[in-house]
Amino acid sequence: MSAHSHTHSDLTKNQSLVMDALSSSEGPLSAYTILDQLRDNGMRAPLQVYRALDKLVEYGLVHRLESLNAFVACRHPNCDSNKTIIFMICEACDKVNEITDAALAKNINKIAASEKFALNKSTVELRGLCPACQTD
Amino acid sequence: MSAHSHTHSDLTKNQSLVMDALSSSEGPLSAYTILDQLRDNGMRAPLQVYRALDKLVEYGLVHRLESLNAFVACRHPNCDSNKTIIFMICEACDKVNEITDAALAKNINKIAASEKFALNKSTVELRGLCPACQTD
DNA sequence: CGCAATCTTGTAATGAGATAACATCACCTA
DNA sequence: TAGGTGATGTTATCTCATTACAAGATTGCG
Repeated sequence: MSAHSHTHSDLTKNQSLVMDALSSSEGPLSAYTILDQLRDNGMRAPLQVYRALDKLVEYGLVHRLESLNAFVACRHPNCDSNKTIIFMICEACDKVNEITDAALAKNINKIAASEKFALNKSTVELRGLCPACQTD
Repeated sequence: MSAHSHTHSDLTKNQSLVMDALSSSEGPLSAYTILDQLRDNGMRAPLQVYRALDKLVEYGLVHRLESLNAFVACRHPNCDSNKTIIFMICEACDKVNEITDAALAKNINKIAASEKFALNKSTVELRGLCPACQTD
């Protein structure tokens, strides 16, 4: 099943609220930031947000950034959550660029295979400065 | 300066305690687990552990695993903390294998360059099953 | 229909990870 | 010996995440 087979209409109310919050954000948001933004929409407890996030991540609509303890809406055109995704996180403006790279994915699979490691999930997060923030 | 230019004798008391705890552990430890293990040695507050960990990471003796919020002693023979390190984390036994791969490092640098991203630090963490745990 | 099974939701409380702020101590050096 | 620097100790607080339990909603089937 493709990750994006879930359309917006499939989502529950809370899932839609969280999805919208992430989609309209410039950068990653923490669960508690999302909660604060959605207080007026009936969100009251962290767990409501975390439950929605869990599902959205499962559907491949949202990614979790391990190094930030935060979440971003998937912006990759043909995102397949099974692929290795590379996140480039700007340490100045906090924006995140999300890309895939066939060579790198292949490389990671090769490394795992050579170590006889049964790969389940890859996390690749790069920290640095995005083009816009290097001009300072 | 090479990451491992800091020998054990350079370390302060707290740093040594934390280093020993990590070195003698089979897998990664959280800061609070380390704290609990060292209560009898005078460690009383999280900050004492975090301060030691900060220095040990800075010296390249310890790595932080972003996806686990935990820390491991560096076991790579000629570890240079500037290199891209690949962590393979077993989801069954929690042991961590730490390797470097020149091709992958090159690949990541190439990707960053092609996106005009000024790379500062790379996090590559693979989740799955180690060889020993696949026999189940 | 009516009831049970199951899934989603709401709420409160708590666990786990990390840091801020401030006081103190040890050591080096001019 | 006075003063600077870095390491320590302590308390409180902040952020991130989950457990436990109650209450609705929905589906399936007699």
